[in-house]
Amino acid sequence: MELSERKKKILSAVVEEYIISAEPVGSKTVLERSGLDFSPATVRSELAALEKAGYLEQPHTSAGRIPTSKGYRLYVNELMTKKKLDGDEAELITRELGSSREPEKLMGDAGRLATELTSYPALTITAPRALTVKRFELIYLDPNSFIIVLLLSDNAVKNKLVRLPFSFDESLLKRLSAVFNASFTGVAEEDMTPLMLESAERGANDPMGLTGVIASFAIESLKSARESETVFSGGESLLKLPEFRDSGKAHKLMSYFSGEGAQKLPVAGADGDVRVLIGPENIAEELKDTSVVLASYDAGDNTRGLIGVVGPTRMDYSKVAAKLSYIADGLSRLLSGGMLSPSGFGKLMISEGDDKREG
Amino acid sequence: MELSERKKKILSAVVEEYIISAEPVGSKTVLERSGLDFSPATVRSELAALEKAGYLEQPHTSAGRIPTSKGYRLYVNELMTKKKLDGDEAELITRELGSSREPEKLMGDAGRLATELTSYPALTITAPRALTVKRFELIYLDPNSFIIVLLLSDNAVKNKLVRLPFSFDESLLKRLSAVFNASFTGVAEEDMTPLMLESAERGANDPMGLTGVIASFAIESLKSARESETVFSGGESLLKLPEFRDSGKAHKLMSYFSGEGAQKLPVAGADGDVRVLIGPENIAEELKDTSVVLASYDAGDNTRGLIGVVGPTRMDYSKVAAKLSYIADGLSRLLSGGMLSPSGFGKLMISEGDDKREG
DNA sequence: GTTAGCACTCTTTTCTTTCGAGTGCTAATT
DNA sequence: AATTAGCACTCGAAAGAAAAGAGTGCTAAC
Repeated sequence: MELSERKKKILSAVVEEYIISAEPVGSKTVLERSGLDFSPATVRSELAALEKAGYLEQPHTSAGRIPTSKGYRLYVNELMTKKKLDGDEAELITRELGSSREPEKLMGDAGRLATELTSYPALTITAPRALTVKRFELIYLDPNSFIIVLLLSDNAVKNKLVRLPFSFDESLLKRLSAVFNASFTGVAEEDMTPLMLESAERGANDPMGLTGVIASFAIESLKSARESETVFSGGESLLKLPEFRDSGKAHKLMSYFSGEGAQKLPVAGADGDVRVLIGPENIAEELKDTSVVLASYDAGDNTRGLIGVVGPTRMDYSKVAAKLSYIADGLSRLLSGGMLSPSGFGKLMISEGDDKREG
Repeated sequence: MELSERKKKILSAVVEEYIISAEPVGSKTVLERSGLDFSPATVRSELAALEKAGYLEQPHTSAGRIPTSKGYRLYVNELMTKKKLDGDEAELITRELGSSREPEKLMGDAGRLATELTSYPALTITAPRALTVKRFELIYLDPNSFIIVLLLSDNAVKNKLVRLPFSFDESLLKRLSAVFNASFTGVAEEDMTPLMLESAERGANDPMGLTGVIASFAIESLKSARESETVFSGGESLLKLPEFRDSGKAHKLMSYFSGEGAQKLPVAGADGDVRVLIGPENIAEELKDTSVVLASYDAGDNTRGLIGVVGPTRMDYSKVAAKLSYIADGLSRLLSGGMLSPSGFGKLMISEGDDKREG
């Protein structure tokens, strides 16, 4: 059943007012906010109708109305005017993301940025990937140590310094590196162990068992890429919100997301678009009066990750969605080839040596 | 003025009881806990004396006593019996630290471990280090890309994949790597820029300006090692404590440590020993009814870092100190050469670098 | 030096009362 | 038929009053 135009206006007014005030909204307030020109009594009968239809509820008989999750859902899907990001913020996002220098910390930094902009805790989920090693390189340092460098299929580089209690010479490393590049490249993690054993069996001219060391490192690297990793940050921002005044709730929520809870969020979803999970639509009991707004980004290599924020159902979905969407776009650009900011390498080769900008 | 034996026992009883209950302690409770065989009236006069001497205070006239920070200080320095870590926990610490595979994440993992064991938020501060590059290695991938691998003086390995919009050949990389290993090793970060400019001026046979790319990466790596980094985690565990029931306090504390506050802690200190900062001894206003217990660890290369927890002044200092001290020892062993855990190929591993990914 | 006894203080808890925001209904108005 | 004014009613929140309780400090006796 389609709601009348007036009901929609009233519902919007209730939602928007409640988002700001966190207090039940009464008929008078609706009139002020909506600009409609009727009497409170009229609005009251409309409110009663909206309540019967399941969009609003009353905490108790003599209070105003608050939106139900059905109400929020309608608001988010149809009523809300999508806000545009203002230029300052867009610029801030671009700048901050671009200045995150270490890829390991990029997701964490993006999360902190999301917290800063929305005042809600942020959550990032990196997509698991089945990678392979594209190239093995062994760097000889001295008779007891060498560095393993792996170039993975997503162009990440992993390395490890190995020091041994016995000595070897450079030619052994050369030989091994040839073997690895010939037989272990493009091999999936689960096929690597048998391959390694087989190779050891053949007695591949490796008296000290370096094959095992190198293969183990490769396996470990591929394995950790295969696990999706979540980062939760900014939990303290919840404490400012009235619905988390009683610290028990905040604690539950933070523990949930600091722990394994984040893994349970539905990772699949409309590519590129922002998804909003409202209250009971969420999976976990801990989240029943909490909403999650998630934006997905392209992590390159045909995988997608998620970045989102967690907050009370009463969230400014419109603003939050705009911000997250912009951050996710930035991440996509950074991770899937293009460069976000001119301070990265793309320009570096032209205006090279500009270390001032990077400081 | 030295306190009588009986006064010391009473003070200990008050502190220990208050640590558990978080409620002002009265004369009757002191008797129960201390096992002393006097009447409440006797204890009362002793309590009054301890209050006059500044070790205790009364929240209001008809309440029990709580320790002042002077009281805690005396307790921590002289009265407290140092607890030993029980075997299970020692083993847990050893195992957990040993299984932290990525060095970048070691400090964060150690912090989370501290939180888990103490139920207080943890704080790690890595010592800033003035490093140099020990070895440059350039790995040729294809005509447009190569990997820079740096071995730093603390044996950390850094790398970055560089992709260029024009092509070059392997011999150029060989030449450059020889130049860098000859002139840029052992050079401090601040001397590197002039050196690089000078080298560019000499026109060191580098038509595409790769020198700048490589040197910039080295500078950036050295610079980030020079900054001390802090990680704060486990803030949510504060919320269980009665003194942080009102969420404003918890919020202040968390914000302080999540932000720049941690930097202000006194990093210098008795090597290897555990330091306890009690309430007003702390620097910041935010910390005035908070204590910080800090253990320092040997980060190798003649630098020391800190790991600690933050909690209410009413903390079980003895247990907390034992745990932190053990964790710090573990970190020292891991970071300064020796290996903590014999698991897998761990024994062979000295240091493992992070991966850099080109955007 | 120690203790029993007791009046006193101040917080905490509980119960009442008051206040007010907001409702739902009915009857009048347009 | 939709809108509105009017009004009694509900129920939480705030304010006030009373009672309970924990613990003290003091005094006088042991």
